[in-house]
Amino acid sequence: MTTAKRNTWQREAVREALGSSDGFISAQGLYSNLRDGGSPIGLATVYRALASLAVEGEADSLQSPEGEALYRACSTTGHHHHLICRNCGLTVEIEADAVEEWAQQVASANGFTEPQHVVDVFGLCRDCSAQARSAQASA
Amino acid sequence: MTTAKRNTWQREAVREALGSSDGFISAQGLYSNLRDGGSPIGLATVYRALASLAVEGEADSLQSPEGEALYRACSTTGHHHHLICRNCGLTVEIEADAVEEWAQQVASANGFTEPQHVVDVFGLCRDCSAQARSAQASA
DNA sequence: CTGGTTTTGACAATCATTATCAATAAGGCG
DNA sequence: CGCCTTATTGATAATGATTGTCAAAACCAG
Repeated sequence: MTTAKRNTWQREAVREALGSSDGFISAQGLYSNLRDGGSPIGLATVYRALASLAVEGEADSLQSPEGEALYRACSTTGHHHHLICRNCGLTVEIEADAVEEWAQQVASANGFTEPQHVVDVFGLCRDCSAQARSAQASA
Repeated sequence: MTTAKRNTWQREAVREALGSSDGFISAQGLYSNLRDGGSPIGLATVYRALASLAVEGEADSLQSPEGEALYRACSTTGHHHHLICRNCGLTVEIEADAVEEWAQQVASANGFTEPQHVVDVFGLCRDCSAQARSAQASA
């Protein structure tokens, strides 16, 4: 009963597809991508692979404001955060050491353990900001 | 055509139920609470009222790690963050001025506008930490 | 009260995700 | 090399939250 994790091309395919996508992507989106690429992979398998990668620490997962789970390849064992354009999906990795400490501090000050802080900033990137402004001007 | 927002007992009921619940609560949970309290309110109406309150700034909304939308009565003007026990739901409001500034700073440094930072810390409160420890010890 | 409009509410539709379960394929062992 | 055990896959059903639909009811003004 030694965990016995088998090596399948499907898992590799998901890992690779995740790695070659730029920002965060939903499981559904990744599934579509894989299908486009010719892999006859199953949807359920994509979900399982993503969950597995997330547990193993090879992928980052977060909830979009719309309630979808988004995933991203995350090579670093380190813990970092993101600045995500809520219009075009552009993602920038940001440093958050100060916030890290703050979260730890606040958590333990209240007796909490295992703080999993959700520190992601959604906004509009420069281009989308401009678009939004002109759209509003004409409205 | 002045917005014409009507005053219905249903909206009040949702507002009140939200106010009297301790921490964050899901729309479904709030619906159950209201039904228990005797209000024959409809589920769709609860969703609409919550969305409306969130837009008006009277309610805070966030995504739980499980992907549900959680709501909470929130003082209209202030913007604050939360420390939430992911086991028992205990919620503590936390000050985050430093993080506020940091988010603004990071966002504008990257050309982003309208930063909606998601800064919530999920953890295990003291009681649940103890429980988890003993559970693991016996496992 | 009456009219015009908004809002409600029951239910269907949608969407993402998870469970089911037989068939497949991986990996070890003889 | 081929077999056997068992993890894994994948099509589909099930689930669960949320949103859309639309006729009926409620609200406000005149």
